[in-house]
Amino acid sequence: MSITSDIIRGHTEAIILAHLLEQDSYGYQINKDIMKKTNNRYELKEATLYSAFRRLEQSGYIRTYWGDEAVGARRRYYSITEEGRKAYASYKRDWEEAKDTIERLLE
Amino acid sequence: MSITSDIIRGHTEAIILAHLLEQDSYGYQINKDIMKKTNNRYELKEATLYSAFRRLEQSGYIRTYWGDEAVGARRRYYSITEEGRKAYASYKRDWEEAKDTIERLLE
DNA sequence: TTATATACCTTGACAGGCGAAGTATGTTGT
DNA sequence: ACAACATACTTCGCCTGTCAAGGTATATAA
Repeated sequence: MSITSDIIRGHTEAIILAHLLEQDSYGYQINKDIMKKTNNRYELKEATLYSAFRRLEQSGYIRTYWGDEAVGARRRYYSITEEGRKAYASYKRDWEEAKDTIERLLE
Repeated sequence: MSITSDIIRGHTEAIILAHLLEQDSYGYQINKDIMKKTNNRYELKEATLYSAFRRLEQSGYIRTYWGDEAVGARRRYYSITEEGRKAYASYKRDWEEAKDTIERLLE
């Protein structure tokens, strides 16, 4: 894990939405996927993840439902809403612009 | 101004150090330069700027001295230290890595 | 039966960004 | 002459996202 909290700040929601664009998923799985995708260079902390879920749900960007696992621990699944897709697109644009800006300022 | 506080968070110090690599400068000027460099898309807020100066000074990354203006308001100049140059290089590497990571996660 | 993996949740502290307000000097417009 | 604005620095206190620490519950492997 090398990416700092301050750099990741503000990207958590976009990262989660990006994941849910592919398919519905649940907290634990999303976390694993992120670690795998980044070769363990970044791990979303659980508290951070769940507080982001709350915000996303409150904003109407995701919906939630309980999985019907016959065995194992219960899973709370999340799915992205139409509003969520729009929000993702917006976050993505913000990122592209911010990236260019930061790039220019750090040179 | 479109870049959000949360996205910029963690980059303020690196941005300031990048500026001071070119030449000694003072708060007001640095702020103007940043706005110009980004075509007014980003403005460091004064309170943010000055609190970053405090941190940078405490870390030994910058040194400060008063300008000897015959006219006009006094100016507090800042210059980057050797430690500061190292810190800048480190921030830069962090950014490159974080950029790739975020890029991968947002796709 | 102990440990480990899966899976979710809450609380409180912390730190950086920033709105708002204040101080002081110099210039420009009417 | 006086207001308005630009230059220039500073402090206070709030807000918000991250995270350490702790907790709950189920299933499986040693």
